[in-house]
Amino acid sequence: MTNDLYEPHELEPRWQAVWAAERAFEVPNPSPGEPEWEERSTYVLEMLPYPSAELHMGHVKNYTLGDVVAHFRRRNGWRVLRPMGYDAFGLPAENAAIKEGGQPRAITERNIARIREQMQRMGWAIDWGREISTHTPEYYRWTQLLFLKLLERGLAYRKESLQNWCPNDQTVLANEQVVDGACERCGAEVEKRSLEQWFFRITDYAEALLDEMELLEHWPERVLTMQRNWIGRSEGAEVVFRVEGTEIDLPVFTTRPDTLFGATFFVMAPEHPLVAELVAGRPEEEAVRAYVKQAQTRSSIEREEKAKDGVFTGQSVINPVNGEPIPIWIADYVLMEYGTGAIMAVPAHDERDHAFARQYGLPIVQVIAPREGEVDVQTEAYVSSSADDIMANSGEFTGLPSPEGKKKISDWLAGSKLGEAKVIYRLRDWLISRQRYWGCPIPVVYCEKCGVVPVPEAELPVLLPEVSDFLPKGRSPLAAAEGWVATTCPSCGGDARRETDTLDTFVDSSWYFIRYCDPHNSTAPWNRELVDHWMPVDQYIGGIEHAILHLMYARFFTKALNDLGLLGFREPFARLFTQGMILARGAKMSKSKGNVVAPDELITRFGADAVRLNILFMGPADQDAEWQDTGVEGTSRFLGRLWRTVLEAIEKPASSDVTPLIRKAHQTIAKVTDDIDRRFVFNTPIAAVMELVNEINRDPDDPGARFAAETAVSLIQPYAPHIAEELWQRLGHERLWQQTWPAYDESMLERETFELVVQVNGKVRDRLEVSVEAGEEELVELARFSPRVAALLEGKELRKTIVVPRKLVNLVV
RNA sequence: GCCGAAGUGGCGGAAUUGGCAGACGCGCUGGACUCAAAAUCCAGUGGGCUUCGGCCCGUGUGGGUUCGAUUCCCACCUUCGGCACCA
Repeated sequence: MTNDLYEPHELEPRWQAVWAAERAFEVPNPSPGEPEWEERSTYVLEMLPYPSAELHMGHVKNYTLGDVVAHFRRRNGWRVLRPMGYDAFGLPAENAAIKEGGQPRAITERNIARIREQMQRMGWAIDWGREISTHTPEYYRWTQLLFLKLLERGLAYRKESLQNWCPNDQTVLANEQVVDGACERCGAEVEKRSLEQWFFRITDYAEALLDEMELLEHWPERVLTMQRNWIGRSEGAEVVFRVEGTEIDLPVFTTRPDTLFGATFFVMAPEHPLVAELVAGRPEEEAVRAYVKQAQTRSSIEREEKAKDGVFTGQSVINPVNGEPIPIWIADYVLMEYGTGAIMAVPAHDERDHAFARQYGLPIVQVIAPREGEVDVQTEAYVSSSADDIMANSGEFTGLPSPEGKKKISDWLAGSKLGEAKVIYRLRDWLISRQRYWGCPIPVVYCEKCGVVPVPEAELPVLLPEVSDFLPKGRSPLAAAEGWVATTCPSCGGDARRETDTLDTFVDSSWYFIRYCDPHNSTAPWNRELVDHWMPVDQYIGGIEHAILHLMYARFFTKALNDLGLLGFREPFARLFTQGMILARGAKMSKSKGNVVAPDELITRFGADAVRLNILFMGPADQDAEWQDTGVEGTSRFLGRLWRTVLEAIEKPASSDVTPLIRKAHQTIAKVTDDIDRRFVFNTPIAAVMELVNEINRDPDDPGARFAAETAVSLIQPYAPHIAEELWQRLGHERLWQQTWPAYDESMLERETFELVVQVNGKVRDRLEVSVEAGEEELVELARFSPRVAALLEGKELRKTIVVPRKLVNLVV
């Protein structure tokens, strides 16, 4: 403590050791009745990291943001829960094991040790007593239990269907993990395969996921919009068409029941299960089979890029509104995955149907017309859905405004039992099984006699066995662990085989935030009373890339667990802040692009405080920011200046005078507090403290210098806790992280004089130092007769005067 | 195509409720200290004109509202993000 140079490498580890020894940021769980139970408590959480080999800049930004919020709240009197853990199952560790040899477990645990050390080097104020990792049996035991609870409730189920298959990773993917027809993880083009898989019935919660967004007042609108788009609620009607001369009913979904009279043909997806039956034994059978076969070879991207094509089945359906037969076609522009896999085609009012009708010379009948003007539906579909549209050629409904027609036709269909109003969603059930090794085993067995049997709770966890070959072969590597797979049926005791697929890692991370509240519970996933005490998370912080995936799954889980009576709340994250990405050369940092900036090297060069300060000083935290190598140098230089300024100020006596520096210090407290607390912005507080430090240096002899220096140290602490702690101690105080956040004196924000801006015709012409006591008339007089303004006004007539108290006077001539 | 966000100096950005555009930082220029360099400190730094008093222009483009617009309204351009053969 004799060193007068700012040496982060010496002081940062020293303070980190103090925090660890004093368990400074650990918050024990209170029990009901204890005084702590009644204290204000808050839960600040950032998305947990996947333990890759190195911490990256995104982590630095994420966890520094959380750190500022946590420190700020702690110093404002809250008990702050701020845990950390690892999303440790997943493909990268498994792929590394394949490439380099070794076990995914060993690789993961090595990475965790490394990343934990790096987090500690950053000085983040984390409750390390609550650390969890999703790959440990102590954790995944409960993941398995929750799976069983959902299974029991009917929210987990198995079905065979056409699924997304990544040929590279050799596993199925959830809909959410397919981006532009490619695997989100590796970029390989996704294939469709019909497979029997496990699902969570997230579609049961589609309506709740939309409606309960109301509880999410502090979520970015952008994220809510993305989730809304993803859920894709559509209101319309289901209409049943009967195949002429048969008993076969084909329901379709339409958002435009008002166009029903304009349906001139009918289209089924090639994958529709009734296609074969419809054409069996007919002359068209062979052509239809050929078309269906060809469609199967085309990827969804190819399907979309080619011109629309299809094939006639020779069969017709009856349009229920007018009894007219219309031909059934098979075409791959109709998707089996959406709606019923069949559509009524209204070429006059749908671009796709129009294109198809033109291609095959099918009739186009206009049934919707604009209130004014003419449209020619033969050349172009009229797809407006305006309230001003009128129905035409629609029997008894002709002449009705289109919105009214929608309702009337829906009612008529319902009355005639030919259909009903219906809401459908784009959202699919969440496919949760994966044909890979490094994940949580699904706790069920298959028995010849009893079928699918859940593993009894008492036998959990189903441990993930050690295997030696992780190479994906289209089935889980677990299938090769014969001794593990072979088991007995919990129900009948006979021979049975274990499920060999593992759970999607998004299942692991859909409940980790709950476990943090009670991380060492060995008899239950959590104690509900404790969870309800801490949760929901008051402030969640993470990357926008999880806007749909993790954030929607976690919302679903919370609602389902609430319905199971395991939780007392419906939404996991009350407030959400999505940080922008750190870019380098305009792109996301990645090894393949070779533009990665390693935080570790920067800490070595400049210290953690400078890195922390820089990442938040770069710009608004919710926006993407381009990495600048000179940035850390700048914040490091500032810390050096702060260091010298404070050491100089220590020599000075405290003063009770109200000086310009004292005022400036109070103004800075007000600014920083408002920015962090109300505005939730993190770059401008740093600028404000820099200004304060500059101000001290401008007039080091001001008797307020010591107070101003102490204030600067105290305000910068959430950002740069090590240097702040060191300087605070040198200023003769103890334990800044426990000190109450500084308060400002309202009266100090006021000044005796202010700079009056004098405008003539809206242009600034003069600035005058004026007493705040001056009345409006006095201000106008002062403005008019200031020499510069008087010259401009000379010979002109003053037409109007605008006075903004304590700001400006505008003279209009 | 639909929905959303954003365009401000050489660069990152600030301006919170319609009231001084460019805080703070980077970079650059000049100076001090030094044998020299680094570090540090001081001064300057939107553009144009200037008789050195100032003047004019300036927040993507064009209009509008207003005494006054980076801020509000309309149209357009550009960039980014989401969704998209979704019936």
